[in-house]
Amino acid sequence: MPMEKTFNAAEAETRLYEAWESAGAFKAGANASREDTFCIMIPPPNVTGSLHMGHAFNNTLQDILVRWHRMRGFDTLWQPGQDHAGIATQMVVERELAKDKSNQTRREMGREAFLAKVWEWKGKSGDTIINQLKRLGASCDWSRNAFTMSGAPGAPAGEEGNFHDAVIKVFVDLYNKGYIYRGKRLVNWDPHFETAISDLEVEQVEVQGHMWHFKYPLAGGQTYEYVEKDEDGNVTFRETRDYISIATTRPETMLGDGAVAVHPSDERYAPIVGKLCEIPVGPKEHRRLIPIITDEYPDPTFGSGAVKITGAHDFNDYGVAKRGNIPCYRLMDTKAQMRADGAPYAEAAAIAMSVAKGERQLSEAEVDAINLVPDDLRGLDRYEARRRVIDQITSEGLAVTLLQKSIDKETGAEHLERVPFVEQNRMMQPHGDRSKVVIEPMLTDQWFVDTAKIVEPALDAVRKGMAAHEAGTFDENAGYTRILPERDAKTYFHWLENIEPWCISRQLWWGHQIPVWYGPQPNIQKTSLTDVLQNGVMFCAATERDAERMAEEFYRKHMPWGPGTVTSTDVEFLRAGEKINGLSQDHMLVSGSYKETDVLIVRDPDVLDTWFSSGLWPIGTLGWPEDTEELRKYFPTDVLVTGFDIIFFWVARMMMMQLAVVDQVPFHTVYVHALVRDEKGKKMSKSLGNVLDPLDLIAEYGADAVRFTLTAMAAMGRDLKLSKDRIAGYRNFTTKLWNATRFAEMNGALRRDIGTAELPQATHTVNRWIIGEVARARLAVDEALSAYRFNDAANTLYAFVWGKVCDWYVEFAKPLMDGDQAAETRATMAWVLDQCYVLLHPFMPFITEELWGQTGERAKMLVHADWPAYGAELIDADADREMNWVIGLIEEIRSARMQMHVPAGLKLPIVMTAMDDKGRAAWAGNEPMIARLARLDSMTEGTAPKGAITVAVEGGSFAIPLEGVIDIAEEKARLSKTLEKLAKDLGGLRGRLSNPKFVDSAPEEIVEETREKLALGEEEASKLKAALARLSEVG
RNA sequence: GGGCGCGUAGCUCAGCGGUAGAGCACUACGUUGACAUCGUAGUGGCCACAGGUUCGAUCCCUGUCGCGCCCA
Repeated sequence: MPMEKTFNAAEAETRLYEAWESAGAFKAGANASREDTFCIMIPPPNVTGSLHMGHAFNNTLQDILVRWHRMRGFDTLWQPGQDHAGIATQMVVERELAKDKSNQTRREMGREAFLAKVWEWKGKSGDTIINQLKRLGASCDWSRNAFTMSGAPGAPAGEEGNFHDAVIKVFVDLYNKGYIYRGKRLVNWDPHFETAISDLEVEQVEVQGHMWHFKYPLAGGQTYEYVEKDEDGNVTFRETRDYISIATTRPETMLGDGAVAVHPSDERYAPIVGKLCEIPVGPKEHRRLIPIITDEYPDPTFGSGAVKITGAHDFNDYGVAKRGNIPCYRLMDTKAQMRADGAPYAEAAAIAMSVAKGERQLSEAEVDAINLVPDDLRGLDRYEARRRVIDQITSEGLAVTLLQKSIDKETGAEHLERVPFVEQNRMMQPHGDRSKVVIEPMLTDQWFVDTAKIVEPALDAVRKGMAAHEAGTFDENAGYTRILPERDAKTYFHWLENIEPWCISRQLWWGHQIPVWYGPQPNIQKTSLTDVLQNGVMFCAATERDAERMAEEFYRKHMPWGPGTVTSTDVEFLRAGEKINGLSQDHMLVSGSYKETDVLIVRDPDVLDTWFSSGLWPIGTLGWPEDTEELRKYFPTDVLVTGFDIIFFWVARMMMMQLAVVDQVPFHTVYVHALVRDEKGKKMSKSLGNVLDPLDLIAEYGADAVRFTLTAMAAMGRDLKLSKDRIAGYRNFTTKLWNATRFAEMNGALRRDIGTAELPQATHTVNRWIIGEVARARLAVDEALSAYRFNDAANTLYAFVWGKVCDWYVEFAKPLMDGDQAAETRATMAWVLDQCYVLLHPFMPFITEELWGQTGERAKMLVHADWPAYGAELIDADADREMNWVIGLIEEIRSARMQMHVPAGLKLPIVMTAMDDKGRAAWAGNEPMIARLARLDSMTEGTAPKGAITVAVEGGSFAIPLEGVIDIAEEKARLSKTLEKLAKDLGGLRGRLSNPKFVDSAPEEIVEETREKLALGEEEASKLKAALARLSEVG
């Protein structure tokens, strides 16, 4: 059955992928023929994800490396899997719930039921991206598909992996080593999801902001001389003031101010440092006083130079507050609404007053319990509160004002009025990367990894890896890691050298719940759930049972009470009003005096940051903490292929965590690729509407074309701008290969016609030449891939298949299809095409597998075919030289004909006017090909007839009689132009050679090469000159 | 403000010490025994600018000017 006219990608891709899978072609170790292993961990896509261009790019590169190694007989594993993506997934499922008829919220249904919903959703929709990766051709071992939540409590059948065990074990180990701690810190709080997020999950967005200026009156109506001076110390402004002026972008946080700070060198405020001033908002009778302090943070040249310090709602202020022992009053709840809890304002303000006056010291927890939001603002949204605060201050006359001209609308009269001074300026505002809402710095209890303690090995490993890479002594098994391109190593160093503690707790339900239980402090009569969660004794253990045992031991030691037992429970349960052993939320335990009473410990309700678990991806997917065969075999893995945007999120953390946990680097090489942008260079985004969906492109052009485009454009470290034109171009390339195969089919030159896959013993130059070209391509591809130069590999193959095989070899072969060399040529062509399929397979797996299958009976599918080992020994220098001469001659004649407007169909005679032996031999061996491709009908030897055009080649020249056809002026122009160009080149060459310094200093071979070039050029020039001279005689 | 890059043909980009390449676009011609998703030929570049190192610089160094990205 003859081949179809074109490749039907849509039909073949599904069929071929199924064939690979059902043959187990991608299984770990499939096609292994040697000891060496090769392992890549897929960067786990979010379980909520669907394939975007970045995934397509990332996974194409991985697939190329994997298929290439598999064909070379490595014991190969491409480990796939997905990330449970805490926030993203919880968001998706909550959205589903909102659509649901029952209309139950997450909180209404409760934690357990909600988690069951998430798992249900995962079971339904979690495979989306896997199926999309299959369409791309990704050759992952899907039988090993991993999930970062596998094995977690509540996981349904089919999710029994042990990733959860790994995560919990690591948490417990790091906790015990003192690398994980809990503390009340200012964190980035996402009011939409009501959770803390890490610095990396915050996006700074520039927005139009406002800066208000307010007066904080001095306590007791005191006054001071406010003096401004210029650079030379001359007084430029002086007035008596009874206030200090403050600029702020967030008036609503004034309610939580703990101090006003000025720079120690700021003379303007020196007279009032140490005094108290009044926050100009809130009920008059309870206005709070706060101290004026000095700190290095305020910039005397910015605003008024005085800064209000709200430690609980600003990162800079928090630092000042810590240094100055200023209390941090939290003003907002988890939704970023003004707090409505706690004692009435009057009571809270009184306590704060006594603190400001130095009469009282409060513990952190006591400070946190104080709600300083005035009663009329409680429960308001932060922005509503801001409006009211501004109104209140302004109406009281405490806003700094400016004189402004205004025009009365009715009378048209101009008059001056005082308006509040509000500056408009662009400012950076933090937003949640998922929720897109403004982040609120919030003082809360969170868990942190003390990254400073584990960062050093991660830095060291890459320092060593980069040093070895640069020195050319890189060894994949030396226990270090290199990052390519080098630039990204710099980014990595820069971030790790300035690393901040990593906040790993999230106030979500979907995730690995923190394995810490809190029990009451001993020797307290009665306590509450809130108090236990904040101040309780911590028991960190891998299981509930272990935690109970630890607690039992602890309480027995600190408070021997006899028969009582420890029972663990969870926060939800207690909050729902349930009791265990008679103990409830408000009466959780009991001290030693209640000998018969049992103790309740309660588990931390928070879960871990998703990246904490994906940080363990390399070992977790291989079965750690169990000592599995795969772990021993494939770990450390080989290459990580990833985007630059997750160097911090993921790469750095994997490095730190693997080194901290198993004391080994997770991979020896990190290949960092750039971003796929649209054709204008814009980031693809849904809001811009410039997203190219890889699945649409695959449907339109085929997966091979999409893959090849991405690969060809993957110059290391540079963003790629994707356009459909480019993809269409590479789709055409697949068609080209298809049609070359069809030509071979029509001429009985397929593998199935030849009956062997052996390299033929070729005698004809054309065949020896193309065999050498195949070898050259194989060497170049291997070299490029070894250096992760994917674009070089792709472009080499493109140029080889199209530019050498299709453009020349197929054409040369046509006249050889009958005659003495027919059999040899058919065998060579079959072999060459086979090599094309093999070499292209990692890049374009579908069409090559299809052609492989259609062109012959094969022992193995192409996916498992042997990658060739031949090399320079197949390159025949003589054949090379001869064919390049032939190609050059054909091109010269074609060019000349075209410029002389010779009709394409017209066959011309040719006269050899001079030729050396090599030239004669080349002509003799290839005359039919030359005649065919240059459209010649006969060759004679002799002198150039009148009215002929001249074609000069190495070793001689030809004349093509064109009497009557030729336009002499035009031929003169053509020759002159060629000569001119040549003369320019020769001038340069002579210039260099006549420079004694060049001859002395330049390497011998360069000098020699220059001489040769000059000699050849001069010879050609003399022929051209002769031809010109002849034309002049005629014309 | 700090860090990392990039300015090469109309466009998108390779190249990175030996005198400039690809794809697309464009122009002309073309049913030559696979391919019009094609073929043949051609047009098009002071390799951002200015210095320096070198026998020689698009490539290395310094500065200037434009443009990105990341972190404050």
